[in-house]
Amino acid sequence: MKVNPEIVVEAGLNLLNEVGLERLTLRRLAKDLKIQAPTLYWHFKSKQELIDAMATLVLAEGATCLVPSKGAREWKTWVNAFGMGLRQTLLRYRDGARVVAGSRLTDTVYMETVERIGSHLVEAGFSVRQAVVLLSTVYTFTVSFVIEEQAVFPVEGKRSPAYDLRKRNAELDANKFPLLRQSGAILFDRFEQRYKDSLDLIVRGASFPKM
Amino acid sequence: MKVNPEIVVEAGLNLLNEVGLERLTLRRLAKDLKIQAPTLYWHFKSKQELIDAMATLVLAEGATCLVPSKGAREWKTWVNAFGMGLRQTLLRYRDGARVVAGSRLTDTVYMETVERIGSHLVEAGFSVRQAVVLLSTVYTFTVSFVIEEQAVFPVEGKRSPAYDLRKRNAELDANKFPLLRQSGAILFDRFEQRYKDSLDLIVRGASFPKM
DNA sequence: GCACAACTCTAACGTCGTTAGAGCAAATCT
DNA sequence: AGATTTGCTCTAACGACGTTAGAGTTGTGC
Repeated sequence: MKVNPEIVVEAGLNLLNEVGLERLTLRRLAKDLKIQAPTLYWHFKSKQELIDAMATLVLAEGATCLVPSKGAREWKTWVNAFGMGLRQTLLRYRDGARVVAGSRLTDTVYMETVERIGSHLVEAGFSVRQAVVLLSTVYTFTVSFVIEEQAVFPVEGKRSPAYDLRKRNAELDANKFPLLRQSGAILFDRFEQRYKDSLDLIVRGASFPKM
Repeated sequence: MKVNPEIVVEAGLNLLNEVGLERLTLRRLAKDLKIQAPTLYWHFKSKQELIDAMATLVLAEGATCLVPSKGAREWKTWVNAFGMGLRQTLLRYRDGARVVAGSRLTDTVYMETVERIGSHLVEAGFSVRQAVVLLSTVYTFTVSFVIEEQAVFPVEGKRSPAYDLRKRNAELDANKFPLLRQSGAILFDRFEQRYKDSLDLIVRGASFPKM
């Protein structure tokens, strides 16, 4: 059976969801495709190039979710949609955030959306620099946030045993670290709520002029 | 010559600065220490555990830089010092941010500093949750920001050829992506300025109550 | 029916983290 | 002092990985 780059990328994302980035192996992927591993090099010149293509597809699939559904005009709505949508997009695949973080995009579907959001911000009165700083802050923060989130929940709803809250607190001296002990419940649980709070923080920061 | 964990970690960080995380190999590290690679397993039970120790040392070394020098009282000064100091700390070693991002700390020197900053915020009127959200936002953003920064400048001042601004712009259609073309100069140059702007954004966000 | 391109295969290389288990010196015990 | 244990090192090798070289195979256009 013949294979092409699109099929490989799709199989790659399926395998990613099954086993995670660490165990995503060319030999394993080849087996799923019923070919031999070196054959993949006909379609991609390196594993990294394949992963770049996977990352590109992840973002392209999510691109439509990054923009407010209706014809919202408020810039805050746009930035919020960008952040929330990006997080959802990354969460859709196991290790999605790590895949995207380490890759360079190979096409422009995702970029078109970002351009659109940016131009909306400029129309709303932001300077180009302000818009770029705001969006890059949201992007950078979100990717990193989801990397953490997916370390704690490798697959949605299933907490990794490495992040046991009670174990963590047992190791922290209650007298020395009263705040850090309380922070465990905030940092490693109810990620969506904390993400919203953080995103809000950033959006609020963009609402006020420098002082 | 005998070796102990501290010496190994120190040699690990030296090697990191020489060759970067990707080429940080147990065999290579062992050669520097004039021992054989498997001997390292007497001191650390895995490569990850060694890297955890390296990350812990990086943060411990930087811990003193995360707090304002004089007896500053303004909470903004504290958050700013945390962000700026953390960035400087991560920049001190090649791939420092990636090392820290993928690791779990093995001692509490760094945590003491964070506890101190947090308690200062609480004294300044923040709720515990607000303080944790603010500091975690700064931390998460900073680590991710520096990962990008170190991808562009693997060693300070030396730009990676993979991030050539002109090449990037040549690939971007000027009609389709007017903003993205301008953003290149903002995103991939003068990182310190952009970091300050982003940090400012976050701090400003924490200055105003929710609406 | 032949040439050429597109795609796949087998075989293997070099490197990596890691394990098993033997050696050996200094410290400790009897 | 001799025996034993502990701390640290070694050699040898395993299994897995990304990747390369180069030889088949299949299909298409002339």
